[in-house]
Amino acid sequence: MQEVFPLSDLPFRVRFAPSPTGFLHIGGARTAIYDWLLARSTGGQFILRIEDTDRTRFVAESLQDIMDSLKWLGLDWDEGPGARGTDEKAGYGSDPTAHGPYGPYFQSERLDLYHKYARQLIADGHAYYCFCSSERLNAVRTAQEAAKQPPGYDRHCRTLSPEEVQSRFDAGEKAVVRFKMPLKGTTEVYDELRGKLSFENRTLDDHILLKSDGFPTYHLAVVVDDHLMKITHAVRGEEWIASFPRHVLLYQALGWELPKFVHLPIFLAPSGGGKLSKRHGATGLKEYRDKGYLPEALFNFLLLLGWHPSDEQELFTAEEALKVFTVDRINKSPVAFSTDKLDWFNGVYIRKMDPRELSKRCLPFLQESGLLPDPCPPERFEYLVKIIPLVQERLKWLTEISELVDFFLNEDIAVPKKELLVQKKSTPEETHVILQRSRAALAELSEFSHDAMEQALRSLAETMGIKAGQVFMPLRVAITGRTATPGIFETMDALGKERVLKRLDQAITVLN
RNA sequence: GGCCCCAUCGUCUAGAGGCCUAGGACAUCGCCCUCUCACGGCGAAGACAGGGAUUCGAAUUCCCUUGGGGCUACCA
Repeated sequence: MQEVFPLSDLPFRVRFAPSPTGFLHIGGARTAIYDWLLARSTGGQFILRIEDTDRTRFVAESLQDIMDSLKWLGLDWDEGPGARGTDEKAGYGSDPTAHGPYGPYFQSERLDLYHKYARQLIADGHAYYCFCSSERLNAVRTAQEAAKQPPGYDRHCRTLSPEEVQSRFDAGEKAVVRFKMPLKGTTEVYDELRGKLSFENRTLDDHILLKSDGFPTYHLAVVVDDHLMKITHAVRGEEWIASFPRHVLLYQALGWELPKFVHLPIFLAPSGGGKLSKRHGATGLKEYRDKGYLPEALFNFLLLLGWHPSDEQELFTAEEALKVFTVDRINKSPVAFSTDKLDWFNGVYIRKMDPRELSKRCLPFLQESGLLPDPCPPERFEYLVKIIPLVQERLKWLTEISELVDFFLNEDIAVPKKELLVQKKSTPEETHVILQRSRAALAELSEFSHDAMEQALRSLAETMGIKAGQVFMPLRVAITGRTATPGIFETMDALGKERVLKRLDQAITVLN
C-alpha cells in the first residue's frame, strides 16, 4: 500500500494552489509546508499558483495575505507571484514570464488555455455544450431529491446535435461545457497514501468544465495547469478524493500522463467532530501570529500533524525536517486540530531562543501596549535584552510579554494594595516591620548585587525568626505589584537600587 | 439518501504476524526542586471500536457491523 518513491521520481515539482478567497487557512499552511519540504528535499521546485477562477468569491487582499503568511512561516517558492529570483513586485496583468517559465500563474490569466482544451475535448467527443438554465437545473435537483434519487445533472444536453448547438449559439444563448462521463465501467485511481481506489462511472455525473462566464471550474483548470506546469506530484487535501476520478478521466481524455497524487488528511474540529471551521477558533494563519505564536513553533506543530518521523524526535527546525521528510511517512487518517501541543511547542521555542532575537520578536507587542516607544531607542532595547532572560521560561505567548515585564519597563508601578502586600498568615504590622527592615538592609548595601542582597535578606529573616519566604513575598509585591515574578534578587538587580528603594518606600506608606 | 475515505490512550502518534504485560509526546493528576510563578526531574492514570475468518500465533491480513469524516454547486 504505502510506496516508497524510487529515486527516478526525483526531483519533485509541486505546487501550492490556494484560492484567493480569504486568508491563508491553517490547513492550507500545512499543505504548503509539505509541498515545500518535498520540493526542497528532492532538489525540485515549489510553485505558487493562484486558483482565482471563482470571480464571485475573489478577495483582492487575499493574495498578499497568502504570500505574507507563507513567508512568515519561512517558506519560499521558485515560480509564481512573489517567487524568489523573479520580479517579486509583479502581480496581476504582468508579463506571463514574470513569475517563471510556465506562467501566467494566475488561472484567471490562462483562460485561452482552458478554452483550447475544452474545444479539443468537445471535438474528441469527451465533452459537450450544455444550455440548461440554473432554474432547470434546480428543478431537476429538487425532483431528484423528492424522488430520493441521487442528485446530478440529467444529461439533458448530452445528445444535442451540432446543428442545434450552433443555432442556439446563433440565437445568443450561453452555454457551459460539460464532461461526457462514461456511462459504465470503473475508474481506478491511485493515491500514494491509500493505494488503489475505485469508482463506478455511473455514479459520476457530467460535471461542468467551463462555466458560462468563460472561466473554468477547478476540475478543468487543475488538470490543464498541473500538466502544462509539469507538476510531478499533486498534493492536496483529502476533500478532493471524491472528484479524483473526474480528474483521472480528464487526463485520459486529454491523452496526458498522470502525475502522482497525495491526498493529505483533513483537519477536524478539536473534538474530532466535523471539519475545522472558524467556530473552533483561529483558522487563519495570521491569527496565530497575532496571538503570539512563533513561526518556528507553528511549523513544527503543523509538520507533525499528519506526518511522523521514523524515530521519536519531536523537535524539528525546517532544516532538520528537510533531511527526513518523506511521503511514505504521511498519515492518512483525519486529524483533530487541537492546539494544546502547539502551546507547548511555542514555549519550547521561546526558551531556546537567543535573548536578543526574542527581544526583537517581543518588541512589536511591547510597542503595541505602549511599554516601549516606536522607534525604540537603543538603550531601551538593550535593557529589554537584559531582562528578557528573566521572563523567558515564563513566556508562553509573545502576547504575554507586556504583563511580564511592565514593572521593569515602567519607571513607577501602581501602589500595591494592602491586601496584596500582607500575606495570608501575617498582619499589616508584621509586614510593615519586614518591609522597613528589608529597606534598611538593602539601603546600606555598598554593592547592590544578587548575592549581597540574598545574604542580607536571609540573615534578616533569621534575625527576625521567620522564614525567608515571609520576607521575600511582601518584598516581591512591593517592588513589582505582583505575586508571580522572576526571582526576587534577579528582579531587584535588574530594577536597580534606586527604583527598588523608591517602591519600597511607597509600599510602606500603604501600611502606615 | 448515494458515492468515497478513515478507525491504537482525551489529542498527535509508534507499531508493517511473534520484539506488545502496546512505546513516545501534549494535556491531566501526584511527588520533588523552590523566595512566588514558571522551568526542570520523577511517577500515576489513560488506547488496539465490536464480531467473525486466516494462522501455532493478530493492534498488525481478510470480511461484516458500528462509529467518524469527506463529497454530492456554473465554490475551490
